[in-house]
Amino acid sequence: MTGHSPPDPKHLRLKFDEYVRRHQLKSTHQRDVIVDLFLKSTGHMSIEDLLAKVRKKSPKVGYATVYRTLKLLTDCGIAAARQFGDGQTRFEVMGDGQAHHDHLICVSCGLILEFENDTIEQLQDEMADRLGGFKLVRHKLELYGQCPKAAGVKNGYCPKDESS
Amino acid sequence: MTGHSPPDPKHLRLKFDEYVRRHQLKSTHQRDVIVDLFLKSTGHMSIEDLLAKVRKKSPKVGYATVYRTLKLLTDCGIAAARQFGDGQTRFEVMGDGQAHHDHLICVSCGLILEFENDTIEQLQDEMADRLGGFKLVRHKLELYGQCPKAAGVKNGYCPKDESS
DNA sequence: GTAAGTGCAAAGTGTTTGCATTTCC
DNA sequence: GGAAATGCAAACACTTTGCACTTAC
Repeated sequence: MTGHSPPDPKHLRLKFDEYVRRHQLKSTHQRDVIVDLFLKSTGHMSIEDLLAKVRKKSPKVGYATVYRTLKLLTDCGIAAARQFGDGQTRFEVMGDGQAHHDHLICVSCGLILEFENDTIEQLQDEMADRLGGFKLVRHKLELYGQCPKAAGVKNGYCPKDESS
Repeated sequence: MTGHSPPDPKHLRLKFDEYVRRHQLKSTHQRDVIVDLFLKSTGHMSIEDLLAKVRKKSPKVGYATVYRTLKLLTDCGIAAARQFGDGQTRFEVMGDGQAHHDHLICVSCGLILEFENDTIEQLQDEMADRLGGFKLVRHKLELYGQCPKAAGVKNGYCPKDESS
């Protein structure tokens, strides 16, 4: 009920290459860097995050190129744009058979977790039907909470502590 | 489990007046018009919607005043800002004892319905706990669907048809 | 009279676009 | 060589802010 298999960067990279070929687009150094860094990431990167990483390898890349490349990735189903209310769009890596999932965001450390819950989805469909026979086409569920440490649990775990 | 009592414009108006008095703000014609039109609305208005209505009564009012007045209303708990992904912030009227609620948005007619579902809320808490002992502080659930008419149901109902 | 509010225009965001120049095939 | 991509700056849409002028108390 929770979690899903992580996307495979190599396979997605091939998918992108094929998309580029099929649409007669060109393979450029900038795109290579952007796509690889994006696929290597844990997802949920903002344009700014990504551009910062990109510029470490290729300093002259501009915002527009990153926006355009993410658009491309979104068009071919490798990336998905998300809004978590902090003003900027974040992009997540979409694995191939990746089912719909929702998000849990820690309000203190900023960590974003993904989850699936079939029971909730089912209740949503029922709810929509009960509200007047509506048929759902999509939904957005975001949980904002505190990780145990932030919530004040003694010796509480904070995922952020590990990454440093 | 669904629906809630509608907010009472008169009472909220008094609440606003009191807020203004307590904070030693001033009562102005512009604010009167904006607040009354907002409270009279069904909520979920964008600044632009509201300004358009306001200008019918008081043509010289500017965007800034509407933004500032909505900020005021938000500060005193009468309005709440919402983002439904169409780029602009919408404000909803918050009745006094108004419980948290979620939204169902019709992707074809734009109607926004509100609902509550305790079972879903409960499952969310469980989910957060299971994901690593997170404590939820808030959440956002938006259902996007089609009203029966849009979904192609014969003689299907579309709430928008009534308002014209 | 003075602090608060208004309207306007300017400045800020995050994002997109137009265009001359560069790059890939 | 020519289409496609890049980088820059300008344009965008929405929102906020600075400031001279007006208004409420």
